[in-house]
Amino acid sequence: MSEQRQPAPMPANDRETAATRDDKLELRLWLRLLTCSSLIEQNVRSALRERFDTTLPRFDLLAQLDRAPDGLTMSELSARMMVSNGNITGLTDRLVEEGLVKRTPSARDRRSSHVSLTPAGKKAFDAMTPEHEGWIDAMMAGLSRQEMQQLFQLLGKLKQSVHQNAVEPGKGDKA
Amino acid sequence: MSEQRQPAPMPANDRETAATRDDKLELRLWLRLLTCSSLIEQNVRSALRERFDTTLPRFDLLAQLDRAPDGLTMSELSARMMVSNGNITGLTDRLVEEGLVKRTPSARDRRSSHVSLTPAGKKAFDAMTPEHEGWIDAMMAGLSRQEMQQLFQLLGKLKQSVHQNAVEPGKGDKA
DNA sequence: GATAATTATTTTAGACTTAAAACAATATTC
DNA sequence: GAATATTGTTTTAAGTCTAAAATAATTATC
Repeated sequence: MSEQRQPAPMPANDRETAATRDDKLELRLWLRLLTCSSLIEQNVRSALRERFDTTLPRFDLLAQLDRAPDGLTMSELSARMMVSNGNITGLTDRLVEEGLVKRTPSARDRRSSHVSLTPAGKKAFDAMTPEHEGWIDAMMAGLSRQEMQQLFQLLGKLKQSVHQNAVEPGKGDKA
Repeated sequence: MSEQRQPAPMPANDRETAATRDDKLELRLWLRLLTCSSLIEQNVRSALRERFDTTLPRFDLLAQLDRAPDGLTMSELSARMMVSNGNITGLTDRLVEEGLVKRTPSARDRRSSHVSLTPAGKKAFDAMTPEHEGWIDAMMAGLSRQEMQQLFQLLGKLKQSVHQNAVEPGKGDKA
């Protein structure tokens, strides 16, 4: 067992490829999941830049608003996009500058405001949507319908498992 | 029929939950994948901070080096971690400051240097590894061995599909 | 061996991101 | 209704990240 070193003949050589020897299945699964997610994310990111000169977080925020015709509060945006609320503040500021979203002060709570698409924002988002969908479809084209459903279902289970078993910082106080 | 507003009875209310109506399977799959990935990532991130006062990118870089005893070049790190090379420069700088990694100028190529763990870096990483593994294991505890294998295999197929069908910016020049 | 092309890394400018603190308004409790 | 706690948002400081330009060294070509 002293010789026979392979000089990396694989096409990718990513995070995941480096592991896979004595690592546990759980870890390899996580690395592969992260690899897939990063791959897709980077593709969408660069396509958004090339085609529409915008960014993924901005697109993502527009997408959330498009699904919520009445608008969303900053906190709701934060929860759905799974980023900090401070982050949403900055993102929203930039999109307001671009004229794609607007803030409407809440009638019943003077602390909060509803963010919603402007007509220009709606128009911009509608222009991006079909292409975006096309990119996603293309990247998944190698999977059959059944495989997609199976993957969807297994990821649902994983999501549930993470919610149940995550360490939950600041909550795991063992008395 | 005027009141009766539900104050968000669902546990999550994330990016994915917002979709799921008339959206295509491909898109829903991508959103769920991203949700899973973000969930795990954020848990690992905050656990790393709480337990070891470090960050995920730093841990990730250390992990890459730990798997490569001879060290890696900046470019190799960039490829494996799937981030830009400029990013690696900054990350490495910080880890060098912390004394966890070192740069060794390459003998045969004066442009490049090999980055490797210092003894302190190795020690620090070894201290983190078992806990890190524990977090991952815990988050996946809801899946059976067989489900993990199935998920692993399907994600492999997805990865391949993305590589084959991604838009590949700057490469999709149709002649 | 000079020129050109490529490769490895760093620098730059700007955007994104977080955690934590600060602020402001609402809700709760006494 | 005053004190306290909670909630919604912004600010701050620092880190992460990208794309693109700049450097610098190597390789290819003539």
